[in-house]
Amino acid sequence: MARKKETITIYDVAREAGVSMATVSRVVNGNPNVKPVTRKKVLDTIRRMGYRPNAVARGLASKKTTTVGVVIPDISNAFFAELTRGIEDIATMYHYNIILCNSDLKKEKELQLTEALLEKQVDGLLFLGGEVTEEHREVFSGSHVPIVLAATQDQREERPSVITDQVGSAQEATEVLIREGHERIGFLGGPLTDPIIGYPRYQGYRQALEEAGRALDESQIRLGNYRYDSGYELAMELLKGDAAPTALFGVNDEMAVGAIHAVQDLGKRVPEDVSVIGFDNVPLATQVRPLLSTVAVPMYDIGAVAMRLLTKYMNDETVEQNQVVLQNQLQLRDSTRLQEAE
Amino acid sequence: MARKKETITIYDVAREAGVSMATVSRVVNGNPNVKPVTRKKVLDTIRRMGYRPNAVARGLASKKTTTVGVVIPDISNAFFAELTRGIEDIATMYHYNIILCNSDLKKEKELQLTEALLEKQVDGLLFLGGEVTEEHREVFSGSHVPIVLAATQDQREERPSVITDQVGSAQEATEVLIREGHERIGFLGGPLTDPIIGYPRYQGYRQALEEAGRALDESQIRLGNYRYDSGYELAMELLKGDAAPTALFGVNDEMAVGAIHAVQDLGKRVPEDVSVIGFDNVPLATQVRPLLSTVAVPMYDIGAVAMRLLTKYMNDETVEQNQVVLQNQLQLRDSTRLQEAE
DNA sequence: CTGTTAGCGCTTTCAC
DNA sequence: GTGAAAGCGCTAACAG
Repeated sequence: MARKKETITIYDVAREAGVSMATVSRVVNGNPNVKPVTRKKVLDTIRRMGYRPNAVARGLASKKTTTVGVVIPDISNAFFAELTRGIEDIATMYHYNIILCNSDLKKEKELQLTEALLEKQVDGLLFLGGEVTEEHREVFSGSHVPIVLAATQDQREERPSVITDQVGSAQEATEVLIREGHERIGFLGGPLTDPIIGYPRYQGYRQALEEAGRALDESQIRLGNYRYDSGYELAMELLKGDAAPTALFGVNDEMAVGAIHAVQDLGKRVPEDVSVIGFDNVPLATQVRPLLSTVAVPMYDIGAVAMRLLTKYMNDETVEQNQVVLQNQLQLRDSTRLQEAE
Repeated sequence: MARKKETITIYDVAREAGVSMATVSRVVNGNPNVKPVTRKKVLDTIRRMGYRPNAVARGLASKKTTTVGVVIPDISNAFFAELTRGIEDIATMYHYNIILCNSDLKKEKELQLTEALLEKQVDGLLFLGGEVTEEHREVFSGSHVPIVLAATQDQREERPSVITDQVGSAQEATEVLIREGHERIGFLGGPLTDPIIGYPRYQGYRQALEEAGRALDESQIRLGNYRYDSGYELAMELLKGDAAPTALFGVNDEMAVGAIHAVQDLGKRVPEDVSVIGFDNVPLATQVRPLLSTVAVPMYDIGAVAMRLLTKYMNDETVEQNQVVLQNQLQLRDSTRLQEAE
């Protein structure tokens, strides 16, 4: 049985087994250059002594920690939780562990966390969700470990990243509403200062109207914080106004579902009276009545692909494509009248 | 500016600043025994050279990694995501980072992950959600780092843990339904072999009926997998049966909301025709119509308190109470007719 | 196939 | 207040 008092080291095992440290190290690391008999002997004493290799020492000596850092806005957000699952699954597959840090999208926190992660000698870093500023670039470039961006990108395009086409998908979503023939299409958005979600999705909405030859009606636009309550209240405002919209585009599902309930609480029906479409396709989208039409974002895949990409960099594999764009998929369900995409 | 080619070490800084490694180490660690002038000089060259302390080397020398391991069933599950947020916030507050691992509640994975985390020399470990078996105890005891359980406990009660009273709360929830005067109260549960959620919540249901002098009607019991779809389908089954229940207790909110929709899809109303109560109080509970009555579990707090408890152990503080029980709170909303607790 | 020997970069006595 | 030196536990040449 394992004694716990003083930690037992590779040296102890070597002595006990009557071999050198190097040999023990070899069997621990699966190096084939060890005679089977020796290997067995070592393995036995390892088990007998309850030896547990010290990964920190190993990390110092080998300059590899088999750990990657993940900077994420907020793990309690369904979108990022799912994305993180994708990251972790692939990380596990390649025998990496992940150090998870919530940034709340605060620049200072992002920088400080990145710095801390780099100090911990992570073999790679996944940076999610925030805007990449000049300061970020500085911190990033102060390190030689590979860094890949997920669900965000450097506007100056010099970092590997995996993203989806937000503008295009937001435009498609809006087009569905336009094709349904609505006069007034309300927009429930996020801060326009948010270059990752808020702005691009707004841009898609605008572009759709524009291409349809419609004027942008400022009074149909409401900006919130991506949360259910915000969607509910903003939709209420719009719906109670003089020129109530008959269709609503929520830039994420939470806001869209809030909008559905606002419509319903006003005694109207979705989609008969008001059509609603969302974005993301989080579980909530199919846990509401009517089922929410939305843009399905491959959250899990974004995480998985980003992590996979990172492993390639960490292994110095050649990567053919460092900026991968995953496809979103329009998912028309019951909160819109149109049931099929063009 | 920081050059990135060869890593710059504490030794380089010392040489450049014309002091010894020890001094640099002191200023980096905020040791007060350094003359202000010297400190400034060192700080300057650190900044100038772009020196970044190597936490791995530090960890090896000091035997502290300021990192804690977290073994969790599934981060993409809203319950655990929120709990993890509590953990991470407190960890950050105490300057720890967390290594996050998903176990999917698989014993083998739990053991293997715990082992890996221990090898990485985490200063402490948070173990969430799974059953603690003899094998777990063995792995746990093979280490001297503090381990605290969150949202689970060792039946043999020898580990620090933070939990809530599941049986009692499940009983309370069921009692609400009983007080509403329902003849048949359906139960939508999880596997009874799950000692953490499935069984205790079932036990609470049973106990409530028992204390009310009611016989347990097996035909009103359906076991699923905690998911929305499972709740929906199982409720459908029950509702379409000969002896359709007029009240449903879902052991978690997802199942309960699934049940609400089953009722609605059958053309009936909640709570007029069928009352529904859930458990957990995840965001979904307030993102559905009618608002779901449920048992509010302090998810964030469970994580936060567990992490706080762990820090105490890591700092060798004396802890007065190592088994903390947090309170759940009955949250009656619109899916039940009763609007106030006893 | 196996052992020897340097470090990896930092903390930590122990002197001065 | 500061420096010298001995490790922390392991990997990685390099011999043999």
